[in-house]
Amino acid sequence: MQEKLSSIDRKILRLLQHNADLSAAEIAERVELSQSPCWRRINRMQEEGLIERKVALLNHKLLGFSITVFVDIKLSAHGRSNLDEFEKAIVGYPEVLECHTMAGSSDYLLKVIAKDIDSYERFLRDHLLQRPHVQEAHSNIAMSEVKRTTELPLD
Amino acid sequence: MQEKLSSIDRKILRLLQHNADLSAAEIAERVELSQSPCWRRINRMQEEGLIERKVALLNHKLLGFSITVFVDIKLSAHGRSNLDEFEKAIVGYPEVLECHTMAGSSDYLLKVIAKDIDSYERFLRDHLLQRPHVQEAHSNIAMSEVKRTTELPLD
DNA sequence: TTTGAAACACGGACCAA
DNA sequence: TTGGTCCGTGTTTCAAA
Repeated sequence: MQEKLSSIDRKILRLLQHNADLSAAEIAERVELSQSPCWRRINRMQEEGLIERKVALLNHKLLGFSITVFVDIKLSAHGRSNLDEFEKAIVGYPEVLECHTMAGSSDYLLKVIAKDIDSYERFLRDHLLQRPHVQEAHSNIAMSEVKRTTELPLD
Repeated sequence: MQEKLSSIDRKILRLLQHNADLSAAEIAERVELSQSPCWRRINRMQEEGLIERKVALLNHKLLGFSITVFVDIKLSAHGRSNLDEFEKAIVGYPEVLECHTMAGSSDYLLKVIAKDIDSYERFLRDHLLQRPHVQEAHSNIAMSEVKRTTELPLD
């Protein structure tokens, strides 16, 4: 699974995951390479899937999303033999930004974003808790954000 | 805090948060606008901070990050009167991708990424638990990812 | 690795509704 | 104020040396 990355490739990735607006030329300069070979490396890493995509990150607050909720979900024994149905539904909810399967007491951890507590509760009551086999759902409400990044630590 | 967004602006944001490689011209086409006015809107939204930045998202697995850990942290009463010191340290750790202050029993929820359990435990023991005033730290290990997106639901 | 040419994107000036 | 057209400049992409 792990790739052997040259130190130049790592530098390129570090730059791009911080600012995807950098042109191939700017990156080339910073990694002390010339334009074309640098461009080829970026391209290769995109084709290999190392670079999954480039996206714009939006400001939660300015768009009115004031809370993030981490929800621990436990399924009934029966539900656990039929995870696909639950997972498909989860992937389809745009308010669910992340869903992880967990080792330990919960089955899933969801990260859900909402405009306010009321709209979160509506989502919980009308959608999440309506899924069959959901036995427990504990909502942990995040009030403020100390840090948020998508940058992986590339040593 | 909330902005009044036109439906065109929302469309543009929806496109850009899905794929930041789209040129102003391509976006213009999709939102039925011509190039310049579309470009101006994008620019405006960047200046307003609605669009925070553009980044490349990298593939965790291919880079060898096999686990994500959600850590609940409780500080001692004394530590709670001095949160800044803790938060500054947290922001400086590249393996901590997110840190939220929580309503409820924990003080912080951290999302930490690591190559394997061993390297996570080293980080926990040698860094996190070394911070003064950390009273409890519960690690919840995520095993697989059902969903991960940075796209906000813009209705 | 460098050069260069064709295609394309950016961002300004300016006009119309 | 918001949209549209035109166009010079710079950037990207990719082939050929």
